[in-house]
Amino acid sequence: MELSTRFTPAEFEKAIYAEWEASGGFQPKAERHGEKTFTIMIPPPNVTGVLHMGHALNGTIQDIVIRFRRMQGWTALWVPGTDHAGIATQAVVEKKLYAEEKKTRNDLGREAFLERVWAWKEEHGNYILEQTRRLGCSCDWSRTRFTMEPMLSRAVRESFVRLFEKGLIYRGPRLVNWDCVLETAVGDDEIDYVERKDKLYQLRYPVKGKPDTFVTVATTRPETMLGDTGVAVNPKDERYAALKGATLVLPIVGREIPLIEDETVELDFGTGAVKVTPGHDPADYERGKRFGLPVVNLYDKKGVLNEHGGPFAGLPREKARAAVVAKLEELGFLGKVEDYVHNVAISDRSKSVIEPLISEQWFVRMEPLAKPAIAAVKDGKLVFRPERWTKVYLAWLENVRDWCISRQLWWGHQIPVWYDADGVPVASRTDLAIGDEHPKTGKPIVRQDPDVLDTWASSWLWPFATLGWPDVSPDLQRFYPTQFLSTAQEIIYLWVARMIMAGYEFMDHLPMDQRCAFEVCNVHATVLDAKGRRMSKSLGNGIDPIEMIEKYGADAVRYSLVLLTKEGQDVKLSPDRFDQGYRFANKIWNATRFVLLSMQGPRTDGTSKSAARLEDRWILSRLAEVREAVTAKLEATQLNDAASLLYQFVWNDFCDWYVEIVKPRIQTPGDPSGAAARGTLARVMADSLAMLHPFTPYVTEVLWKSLHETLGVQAPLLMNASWPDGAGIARDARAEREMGVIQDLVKAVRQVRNLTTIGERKLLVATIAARKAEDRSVLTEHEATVRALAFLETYQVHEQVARPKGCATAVSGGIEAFVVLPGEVDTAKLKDVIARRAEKVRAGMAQVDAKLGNPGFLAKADPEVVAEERSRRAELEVELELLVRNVEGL
RNA sequence: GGGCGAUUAACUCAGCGGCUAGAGUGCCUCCCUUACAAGGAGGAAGUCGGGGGUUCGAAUCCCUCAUCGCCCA
Repeated sequence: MELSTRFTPAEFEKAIYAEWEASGGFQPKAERHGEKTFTIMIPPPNVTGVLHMGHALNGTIQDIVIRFRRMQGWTALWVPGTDHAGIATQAVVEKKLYAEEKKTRNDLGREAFLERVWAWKEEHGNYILEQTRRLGCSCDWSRTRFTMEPMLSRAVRESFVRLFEKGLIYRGPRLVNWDCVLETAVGDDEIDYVERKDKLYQLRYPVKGKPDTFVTVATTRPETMLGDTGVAVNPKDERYAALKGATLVLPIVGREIPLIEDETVELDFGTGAVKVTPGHDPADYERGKRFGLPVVNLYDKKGVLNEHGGPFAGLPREKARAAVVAKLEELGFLGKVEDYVHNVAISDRSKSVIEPLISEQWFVRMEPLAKPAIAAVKDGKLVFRPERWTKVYLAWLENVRDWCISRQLWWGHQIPVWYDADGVPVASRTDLAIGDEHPKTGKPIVRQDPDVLDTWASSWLWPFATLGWPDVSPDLQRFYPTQFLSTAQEIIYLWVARMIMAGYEFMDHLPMDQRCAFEVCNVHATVLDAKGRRMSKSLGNGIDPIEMIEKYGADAVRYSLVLLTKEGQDVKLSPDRFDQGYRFANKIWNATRFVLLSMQGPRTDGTSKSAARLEDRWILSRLAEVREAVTAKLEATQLNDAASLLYQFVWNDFCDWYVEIVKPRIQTPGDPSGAAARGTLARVMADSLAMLHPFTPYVTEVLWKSLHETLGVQAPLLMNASWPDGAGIARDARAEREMGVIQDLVKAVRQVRNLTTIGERKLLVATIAARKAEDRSVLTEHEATVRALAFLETYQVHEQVARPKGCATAVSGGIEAFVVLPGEVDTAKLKDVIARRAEKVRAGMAQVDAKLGNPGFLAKADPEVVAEERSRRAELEVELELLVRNVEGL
């Protein structure tokens, strides 16, 4: 295949993806026993979702890990899917229904409405998975799951019934965040806090039996006074010392309420007295519980005042405030009214103000479930990366609160509880019908609980429900427990901890110590915008990964993200940061082009044994080193380090040095070392492409194919190829040292050319003085290489030589190269740079001297370190001497 | 309010006890040399946030202050 001169991702990404899928490489077979498995479960995104940078980063991380393991020969499975996102999805469909038909879900009825939701899901629900493909993710699409599909619904039902029968599920009152528009409780994660300018109202409550005595409280929600059942002050508050044990009379309502003493009341906030409204404020609910205050519920499900609203009953909450304030003012109970800025809780979905409201909900008792999840971390069955997240996980589990699992929605798993006429509940694995016999009481069933379960109550089963549980299916046996889970920090509690609990609770076909849902939980970086703010819809500061993929290619997006994010360290991103990945992809592209164009002629097998020249041994040694390091980094999921190592190797070692050195050998017909050069080029390129494949799968796949076509070798898709095993290549310390000498000298000569007005390629004559015998033999032995790289016509090597006149000097370590200057050139800059360098070396020497002159250092430091410092001192001394004498000479 | 993280070159970040503190971008100089000008060669640029301490030795460990940010309540 002809390659264009530039990396053009749009031309091949789709075709490559299709080839991968067709190859079946994404789909491991459960029957292949006897091999190690590596399983990753994708954190199921919301079906209504679109891919954002956090997904792109996390998808990249998971894909790198799974591709690496697949190449290493593991049976690698990555299960994709989505969750049904109860409230989000229902809200989307309700909004659409209203916009298009001016109907509410109640106009349609439950069944018809759910048909609409399913229709919407079928049409739009796969969007984010399609986007995930474009990123190049190698998920097993044949195993794509959805939390509402029958298989997973069955798992949800089974888990509920089991917990119900164990007595871990109960029904009880609870103050929930109520959305009066959607008429449902919403989770904490479904609320936004918005700063608002409001009023702070002071209300004066008369003290019973003490005419003209009042206690003044302040509130931003005066209408809730109708539900007050107490007023609290701090026991240390002198202002209220005289009123201990007093009873207050609630204005308008006339209810008598106690003045309670509570240490948690802040002394310096407002008047020091706070109204207590247990029915409508979370803090007051807790306070009310501690002091046994009654709970008054003021609102119905739509936020309209009920009978407890007294004269205001029937008024919607938005109007109640003004009415109550007016009445209080009329009666003389209104104090100061001030402007006040505070945070108001807004429902993410309906944008209406959240109303804390008491309602009957279903709960799971978490304490017994938390115990094994805590032990998992302590026993090392579960490891967090970075490790610090362990603390966050444990802190939540150790203070875990019961989980409210009911939602007053239609879209979701309806709670599998049925009641008889007496209201006796029963949970059932199979649907019961109205009129069926109640399994416990024998009376007829009259209704099913209308609520649905929290979406997390299905996603916490994700690691095994996706594999067929409650059946102990071949997939479940083969792929559970999983090895790696990568996710965002904010769902460590909501999801990660609950999955671990679920694994221990439900995987009872396995011994306890084999139930932990995954071995490693990788908490990835948070992607921030260029200013360091979280990317969010409301700020509109997100960067669309698909847009970036279209502009730079998926490989560039992936590689850039990995280069930018050190494990778990938040990353500030702007669109131009994807340049780096693009440039690198372009570099690999062109490096491969060069290799392809160089393959005419004989070729060795590219091993260290068949190496012909120093540079061959050197690059293969570097390859061996990098292969070992990259493998180790990937095994430790230190992706950023692995990507950086490959970047440096490919760009600096291979392209900048090896390729340049080897050009004459390839381009000179009949060069006896040409075969080794070609063999080495092919070998290094192939291994590099293979190691880069997990990071940049598309471009490496394309290049791999071209390379093998050109080599006339049958090769599998790179995706299904083996991870380089390092066969036939060896570390070679001598080659690395010798190349180092050559590189340093060449760089020094280039510096001279650049700092004077000598042209870059003008052939020069040089005299070289090298103090060390081994350096001299390198420079003699590899004269051709040095001459080619440094564009020297000829040179002679001596141990020491008097400074010739009319020369510029390059100094590198203990080596001087005297370059004969062609006529008049300006050596001022060169002199400057050498002088500056001399200063640096002098400073370095001062540091070394300080150490060596310190008795403590000599006595206490590692003898190896002392020896190193001594030899360094000797080398610096020589270099300084050369630098100084050449500054003077210029 | 609780927890966590960050502070290193103009910008974005590596380095986390011992080489003259690195990379990418940007900047300056030179070069369209048949893999790549989205490239190559070279250069300039840093009292490693402030202050204390531990240590023979601190960008790196500890304490403290400051600033910014994230998560949770």
